[in-house]
Formats: sequence, structure tokens, C-alpha cells
Amino acid sequence: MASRRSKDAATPALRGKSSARIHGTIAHDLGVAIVSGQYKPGEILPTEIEFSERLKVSRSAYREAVRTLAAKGLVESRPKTGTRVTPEASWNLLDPDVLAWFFEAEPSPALVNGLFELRMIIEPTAAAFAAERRDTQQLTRMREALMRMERHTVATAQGRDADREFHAIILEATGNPPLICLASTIGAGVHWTTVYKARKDELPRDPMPEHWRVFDAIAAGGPDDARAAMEVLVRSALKDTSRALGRPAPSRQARQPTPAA
Amino acid sequence: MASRRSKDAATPALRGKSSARIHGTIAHDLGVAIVSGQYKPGEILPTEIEFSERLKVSRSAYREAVRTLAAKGLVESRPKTGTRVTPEASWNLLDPDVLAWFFEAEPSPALVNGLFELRMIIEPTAAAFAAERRDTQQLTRMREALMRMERHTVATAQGRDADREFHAIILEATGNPPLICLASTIGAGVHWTTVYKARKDELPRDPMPEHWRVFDAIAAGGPDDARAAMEVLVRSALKDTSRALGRPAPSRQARQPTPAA
DNA sequence: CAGCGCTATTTGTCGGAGTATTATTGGATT
DNA sequence: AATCCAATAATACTCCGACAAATAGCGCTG
Repeated sequence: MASRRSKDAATPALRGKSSARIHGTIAHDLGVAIVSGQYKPGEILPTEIEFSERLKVSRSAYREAVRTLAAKGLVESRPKTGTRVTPEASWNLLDPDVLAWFFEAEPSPALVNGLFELRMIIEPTAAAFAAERRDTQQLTRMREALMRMERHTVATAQGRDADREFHAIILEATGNPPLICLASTIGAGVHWTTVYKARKDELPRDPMPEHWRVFDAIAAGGPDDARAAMEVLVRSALKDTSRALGRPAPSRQARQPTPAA
Repeated sequence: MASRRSKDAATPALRGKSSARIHGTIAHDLGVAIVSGQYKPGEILPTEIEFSERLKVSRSAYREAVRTLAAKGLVESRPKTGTRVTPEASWNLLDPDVLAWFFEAEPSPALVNGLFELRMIIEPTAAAFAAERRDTQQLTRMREALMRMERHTVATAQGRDADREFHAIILEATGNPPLICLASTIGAGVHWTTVYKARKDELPRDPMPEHWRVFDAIAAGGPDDARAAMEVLVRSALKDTSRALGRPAPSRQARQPTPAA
């Protein structure tokens, strides 16, 4: 797939954040190209001079983009050798940007399945911790998030945001810094739950009762109840999506890394 | 051959390992300064020109270092405003470098405690998955790691490396990409288990029997046994260190009911 | 008082020149 | 023949100086 930034700087969709900068867009585009397999692990990118000229940007901007990717473990630069795509094992999957880049294309079933397993591992215990440690303000924010989710439904972007926020506040309420950092990872799993469910079922089951049960248990300060309620929630989410995952996704055959001149 | 690891921590000019590049050392030093609280969240760094001159490096090199830190969520740069240290919530704690920077100074008890809780959450289930999914080669590597750990003991750096490797192979054997990425995080927890244990107990308990029991269960393909054995292992590690941390062990059974109304 | 354009400041981008590092090669040595 | 070592060449790394773009804050204007 050719890069969308042709010779003329069209600046199509504004990413909203700081991606307006050139080094940011290069990092984004190159990052997506790498995680989508367009550049494979072990492969060596063109030299800085050649690639920056091809992209019509200065070497400085290109180098800063590569520095960003190197910080996330996607590439490794050394003199004489060049800049090489690192093996997937060293990619920092937990980085919010890397995860987002994965989901910009259709993510691999292994990754989506891994995220669900991670939810199953993390969230019940996190809910139990949250039941013991949450403060009243967090409780209020959880309630508001669920009410927003109920009002907008998960069919809308606002409803899905509220869903993610509810799960994020639970992690925040654990007071555990590493767990809090997993919010974006868990959030990605939560998001794709609804995507797969909407794709598969014409009449999706209402997710609100399960969510309210988790909330009630956390509000009541019952860690065991919270754990059980969250287990039910995640398990049903897993069930909703496992069939969608069992079926092979629309196959996209291996494409050559055509260096479109 | 083994002469490369003459890392002197007190050599400002000579950074060990592969970060001989200037932008790498600047990123490292600034990163450590930030996570250790020398620059606090919300604070604005000196301008690029001033800081790069103070550090006696070019603006380009300094900018690349900042780009690395921004990729890890530690800072945020905007024209006119400058480069600001972001709130801790947006720091990517799961990034191996960030975690290492934390541990270069004495990490906060909240972080260390959080890592142990994370181990408690992740590792038992990971061991169960590993018992079902490991291949024979991974089994061999686990055995070799444990034998190295036994030979060198955790009093040596080699023994501790072998310990971390054993836990990493278990995560790898789950086949779950996000879990595999957590290896460095879990590894940090494993490492600090031994540090705190050595600091507290004059005659540390032998960790090998527990490790071998986990291995045997994984080798036998018994997920429930593996989970139980790993729970014993992590729980005793948690017990060893909770006193050193000066916090009551967060065992949820012994935990008192919620103080919140 | 509110809105709005101006300005100053800071990061962002650019091009070029020279340096440091290192994979490779080929020759000298054993 | 195999091994070691020095020269080589390719590449990223560093530095410099200038200009462009963005924007927070201020002062002007209505």
C-alpha cells in the first residue's frame, strides 16, 4: 500500500494531537508499515539519505522519527549496518501508540486473542483491588461513565469511550502504577470486544447489567463479589468474540514491499 | 570475551553498553532525572538552545534525546510553550528503559509493591498456560536456566539472570504476545525480590525447590499444578519482601475491610 | 468589557559538512 | 588451510547555522 503522503503535502486528516509535526507523521506511517508487515523483522531500511529524500523530508526530521520508533523497540540503528527492523519479540506491544498502529490495520487474531486473555487475567483481580481501595470520587466517576455508556450505548463512539473509561477507572482505583499503565492495553481489548460483537451478532446482548453488577460490588466494597462479577463480564465478552475469531478473517494475501517510486 | 562488562556506574563520560551515542546518554540521563523527581511533572525544561549548550551537545542530539523521552511518554514538546514533563499517569511504566531508569535510583515502595502485585496476578495464570502450550525446546531452556540458577545461586549476577530468564520463558511459552511483552516488567519484579530478600534476611531461604516444582508441573503438562506451584513461589517472594517494604502483606484474606464509607 | 490581531518566543524543519563506528575484505601469519 | 589482523568503505552520528511554523500572551480596538 503506497504511502498516502504523495509529492504534494495534502495534509488530509488532522490527527488531533501533535501528529501535525512531520517527524510525528513519519513515525506514525513507518510504525504502521512495520507492524503491518510491510517491513519485516530483520529487514534493513534504506539509508537515511535515500529514505528521507524519498519521503521528501529533511534528514533531521526522518532521524527524529526513527528515534521515536527505536524508543518503542521497533527498529535498531547502528553505523555501517543501517536501521534494521527488530524481531517482534522486542516490540513494545504495551505502548499505546504501537498498539494503536496495530489496530489501524486489521490486527492479527493472535494479538486480539492475547488481549482477551490478558483481560481475563488482569481485570477480575483489579476489580477486587478496586473494591478495597477506591475512593468516593473514583466511585462517582465510575457511575458517571456507566451512565454515559448507558445513554449513548456502545453503538456510538461516545458510549465506547465511556466503556473504556469505566475499565480505566477500575485500574486507576487499584493504586497500582503498573496496572494503571495497562489501561490503554486493556482499553484496546475492551474496544475490540464491541467491534467483534457488533460484527457478528445482529442483535447484541445488552452489556449494561454486567457492568452495573461490577460497579455495585466495587461500591459495596466487596472484593470477592467484584472479582466474580468482573469474571462474568469478561467471560461473556470472550464468548461473544471467540466465534468471530474462530472464523478466519478476510484473508489478505502477502503483498510485496513494492517500493513505489 | 567477558571483559566488556566492566561497567563503572560512577563514570559520567563513559556510559556502558551500547548507549555510547550521545543522544542515548542524554536520553538516559534526562530520563533518570525525570523519574527520580529531579524534574517534576508540569515543570518546563530549559529551552533547547540553553539546555543543549549547558550539556555541551548540539541541538540536534538533544532534540533526538527529547524525542526518545516523548516516545516513552515522559515529556511533551510544543512550540512557544517548550518541553514539559508530563504527569506521571502518562509515563509508560511498562517500557523496559523507563523501568530500568526507575531502578537506577531507589524506586518508590508503591512501585515495587505494584510490581509484586502484578507478579501475583500474572504469573500463576501464565504458568498454567505454559503447562498447556510449551514445546519441548522451551522446556529444555527452562531446565537449563534453573540449573544455571542453581549452580550460581541468586547471590551472583549470573544466577539472578538465570532466574529472570526462567520466568521469561514461562511467559514466552504462553504464546500470548502482550504477556510476552511483560517479561521485562515481571523480570524487574523478580530481580527486586532477591534484592530485598538479601537485604532483609541474613540467611535467605533456598528458592530452588519452589522453582523446580513449577518446572515439574509445566513439564508434566498440569496447568492446575503449575498455577498452584507458581502461587506458592510468588506468595513466598511477596512475604519475603513485604516486611522490607514496611507494609503489611496485601493478602486479601487478611486485609481489613474498606475504611471508606 | 470582549474580541481580535500583533508580537515575541519556542519548537520544528532544513541543508550541508565533517566525525565515529563497524562490517567487510583481503592480506599476513601460523 | 586456518586464523588473526589491519586497511577499507559504508553508514549512522554529530555538529552548525539559518529559516519556518506555531502559539501563548499582550495590547489594541470596538
